[in-house]
Amino acid sequence: MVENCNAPCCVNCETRWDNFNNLNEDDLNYVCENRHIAEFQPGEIIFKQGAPISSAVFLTKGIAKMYIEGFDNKRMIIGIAKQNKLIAGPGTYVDERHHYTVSALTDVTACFIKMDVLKGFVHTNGKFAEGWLKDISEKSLKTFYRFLSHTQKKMHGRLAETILYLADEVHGSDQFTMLLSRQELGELSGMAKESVVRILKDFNEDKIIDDKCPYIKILNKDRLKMISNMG
Amino acid sequence: MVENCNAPCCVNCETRWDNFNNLNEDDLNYVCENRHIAEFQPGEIIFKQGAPISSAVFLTKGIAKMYIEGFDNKRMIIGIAKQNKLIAGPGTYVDERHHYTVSALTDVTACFIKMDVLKGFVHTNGKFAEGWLKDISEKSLKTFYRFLSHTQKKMHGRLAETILYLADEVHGSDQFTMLLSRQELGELSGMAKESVVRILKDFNEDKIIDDKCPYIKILNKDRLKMISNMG
DNA sequence: TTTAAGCATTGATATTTATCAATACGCAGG
DNA sequence: CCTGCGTATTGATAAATATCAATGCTTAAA
Repeated sequence: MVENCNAPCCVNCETRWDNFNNLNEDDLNYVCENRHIAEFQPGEIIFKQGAPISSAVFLTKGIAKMYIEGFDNKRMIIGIAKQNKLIAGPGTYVDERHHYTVSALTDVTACFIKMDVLKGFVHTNGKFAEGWLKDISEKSLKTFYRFLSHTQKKMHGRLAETILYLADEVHGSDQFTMLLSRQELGELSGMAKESVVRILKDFNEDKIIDDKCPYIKILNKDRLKMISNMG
Repeated sequence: MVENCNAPCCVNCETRWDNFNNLNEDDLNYVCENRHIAEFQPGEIIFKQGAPISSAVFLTKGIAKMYIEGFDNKRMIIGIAKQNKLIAGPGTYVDERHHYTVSALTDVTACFIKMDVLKGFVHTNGKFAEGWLKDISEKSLKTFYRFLSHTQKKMHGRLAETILYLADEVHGSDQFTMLLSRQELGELSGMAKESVVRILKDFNEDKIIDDKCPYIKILNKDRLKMISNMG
């Protein structure tokens, strides 16, 4: 982890949290003063499940995986963190503990902002409070639907969904470098790593994707969507 | 559904939302004026997935099931609604639509409060906003852990967890009338109804529970907890 | 260049879980 | 008291999925 104190101010930040649009320039400068920036290398832990939440975390560069360490040392990856999003999770207003671990998948620059500062705005700025409610609600809904799909879809559907998630929500492209191992893909889609391998092979043979080691390309997105929807 | 306009005011309501403690008497009277009370019989739908959210809903009497209607007409029961809790879900600040259906399990009295009224308090009352954030966060966390257990636990663990949930969180007693059918227990714990039957039989034979048709009694709670924890 | 470590792949097998079909049970209406 | 209907139960079977073991592949350190 490397400190870096020469980052531009939040006022003009391109990668800041959407909800910061509800703050004025003075507010943003105040945020800036209570901020702390650090860099991480792939594999490094940004924060750890169970640790107290002192700061809100935002990524300004790179992506990270968020995972719960569950029973039996099994992990469940709940999503990929990226810029413009608050990464601090639902513990903030419950027990002030992180409920999942976040670790860098690429080189990551992360911005830590004292949680007390953000909590303060909730008291004085209704729009900001509303924005935060909206933020949590959206995440909650997403968790919901991932839950539903895990409960009701079979493996092919879940993996198709995961590939679409990576393409659409994480990389914004149908062709990207796969940063997750088979093990991690399994943790994200709820199956054993061997199952991931076999299903990717199926998708390859059916020319739905082209999976050449570190690169993956979606060849037949409609088909992939159909598989995802039908389970 | 039966209307009932002679209910006591929110100011002294015993079953009101915890977050109403952050409102003063004037606020509460205002809430009261924008309220609407109705009664439901078992099986009746209180609100429906996909319908627009115009009001926040609270139960003042009885319990109800909240379920998502998913792929293939399969249902996932996400929890049992009861008093003191906001039942309106995460759609409020996202798309103003209900994302699940709620239907009465017992005779239910429900209180509908115009959502605009509550949203208004968020702008003017920081404590109230914070309370709402806390409310959503808690629910979100619960969904999280249910998700985790569905992904990682096997059927016995999931059903044990469900029985503990019903005892501790819904009925507040280790002995209660089972209001859910085997089908519904399956929808709540993510398995086929036949599997519910078989596992309940196992638990009965092992003297962990005593399941006499409409009544159920936990005989060995430690054991049940262990099964729930170990998966 | 060799070696070791970790990840990916594959096949065989075991486990878990759902589905199907048949029957039993309980209860409301005639 | 019978009848029908929905739910519960049970057993047999099939499908889905995990686990285990062996092997190959890639890469980084010695």
